[in-house]
Amino acid sequence: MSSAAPPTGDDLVRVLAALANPHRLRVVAALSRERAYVSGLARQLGISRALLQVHLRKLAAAGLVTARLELSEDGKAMNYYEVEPFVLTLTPQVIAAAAETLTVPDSAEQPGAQR
Amino acid sequence: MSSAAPPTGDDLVRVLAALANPHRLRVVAALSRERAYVSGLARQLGISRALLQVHLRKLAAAGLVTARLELSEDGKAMNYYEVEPFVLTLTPQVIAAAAETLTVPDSAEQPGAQR
DNA sequence: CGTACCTGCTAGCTTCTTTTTGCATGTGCG
DNA sequence: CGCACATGCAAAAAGAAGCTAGCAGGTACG
Repeated sequence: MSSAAPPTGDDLVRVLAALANPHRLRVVAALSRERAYVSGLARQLGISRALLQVHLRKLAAAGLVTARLELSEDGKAMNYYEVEPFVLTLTPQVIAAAAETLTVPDSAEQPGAQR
Repeated sequence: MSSAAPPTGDDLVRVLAALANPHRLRVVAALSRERAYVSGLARQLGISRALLQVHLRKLAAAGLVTARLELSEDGKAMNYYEVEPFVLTLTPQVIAAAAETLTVPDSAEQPGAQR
């Protein structure tokens, strides 16, 4: 999903929510410079591993980063993350299009019922 | 911030957070088609006025919509909202640049003091 | 073996966001 | 005057998100 793909409403919310956070912004920034493994990245950013994992998971769920498990020279398991080269342009029109495809939370509701 | 302005980190977070919500996406979508006043828009979207006000305030705080108070023919005060024609392109590089300018939470808040 | 790395997970607390509910104010009209 | 429509705000309830602390498992090296 490298270039300007038309995002569905739910996708868009997920991506925006994933990026709407200082820590996750810094994670994306760091990974855009160089891929990194979890522990090292946590040190680099000055946050705990557990916290970073949560943020990484959220970014991965939005498709903004991907993980690749590798074995280092000395046999340690290293989980390397890298950014997905996304390009997302936000305009009122793009949002209007995406909003059409928004999923309604649950049953009990259907657009155009009562006026 | 109409066209491709370089957003500061905090601005970016604010804008992304403002858009990362189904209701607010629908609000922007509706306003991009036609400006609307609060009560009417609430009916159109099927949500309460109070709730819509909160969402509108958040969108306005992010600079995505603006309000204009007008008097209708019959003297009622109508608060019309409209979208700001923003264009925001998100890429890892843009985020990396914005992340540089992120404000740190700062444990003790002191107006006027620099760090 | 103990230490130093790497990985992952969850329980529980805190904090922020979202939503509801209720009140207060103003104008025009039958 | 009371009803219908417009505006606003704010406290409190409900829910989601953020963060810490602790546990568990793996490999390598001195």
